[in-house]
Amino acid sequence: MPELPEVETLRRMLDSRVRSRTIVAARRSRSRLHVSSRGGALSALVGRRVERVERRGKYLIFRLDAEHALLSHLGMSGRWLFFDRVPESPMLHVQARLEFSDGTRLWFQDPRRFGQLRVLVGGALARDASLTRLGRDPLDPPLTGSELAALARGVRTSVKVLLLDQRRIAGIGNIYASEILHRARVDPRRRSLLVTRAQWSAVAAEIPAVLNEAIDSLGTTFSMYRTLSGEPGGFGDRLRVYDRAGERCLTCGSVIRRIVQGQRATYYCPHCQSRGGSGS
DNA sequence: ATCCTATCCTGTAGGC
DNA sequence: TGCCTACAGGATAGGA
Repeated sequence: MPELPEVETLRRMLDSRVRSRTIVAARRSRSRLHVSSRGGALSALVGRRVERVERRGKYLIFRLDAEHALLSHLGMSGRWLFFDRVPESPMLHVQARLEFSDGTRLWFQDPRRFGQLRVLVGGALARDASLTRLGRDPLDPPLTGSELAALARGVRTSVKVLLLDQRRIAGIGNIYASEILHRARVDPRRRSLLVTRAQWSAVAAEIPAVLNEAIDSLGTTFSMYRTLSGEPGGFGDRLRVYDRAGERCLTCGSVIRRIVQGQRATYYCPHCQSRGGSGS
């Protein structure tokens, strides 16, 4: 579900909601959260104050004090939800519950349990393999064409698969990869080795453009994603190709295609995103 | 090293 | 209506 814009939206809302709040209770509600066992017990959070909430790629980091942090990844279906009091109707798939000293609550819900939640103590945050593996954030500072070309050097996979590689650029997921390539008019099947300098520049320019536009809309709600307050994101209306197979391209009227690359769906316009097409 | 595949899990949409 | 299958925004281990 969540890519950089959704995670950044959550980060901003979480930061304004829970910064400076002190955790008085922290419990896992389910023993088997994916990859969760690598971290310490949630009870280590009790009595600590949230200093700020950060993001790296698609990961959220709740900074507590110099020694303690809570690392969270939403996987495909994770949500953070904030409540002034315990909700009246029971909720399914709540994996963890935090309570603050003023009675407010922060719950982590994750039906598919691909999400991650772990408490990192001491140097564990700096050493965490899933964070050290990450490539650079495409927004800060905005990625440039020459940088992207350098990142792609020696890569033999398609440009779509490259954009999803978190070790090179951290934060782009399946929806925005298709959207970025459509706006840049680059064929997603194109081998990275064969992408021209001008095309890398076009892709690099669209990456921050699309991601920032999506952040402004509070992300894309395809089905599961919700903001901290439970609202859907607004970028779904702005999608030009994702999940639009069989529909018309808004630019040229051609029929949008769906293909599979690396076991994931890719959507593209065969006319706008072809070498000789109206693209570059 | 790099690439590719299978896998983790539940919910939902669509065909029959 | 119900049953069945395919698919879903992700990361990662392990084999080639």
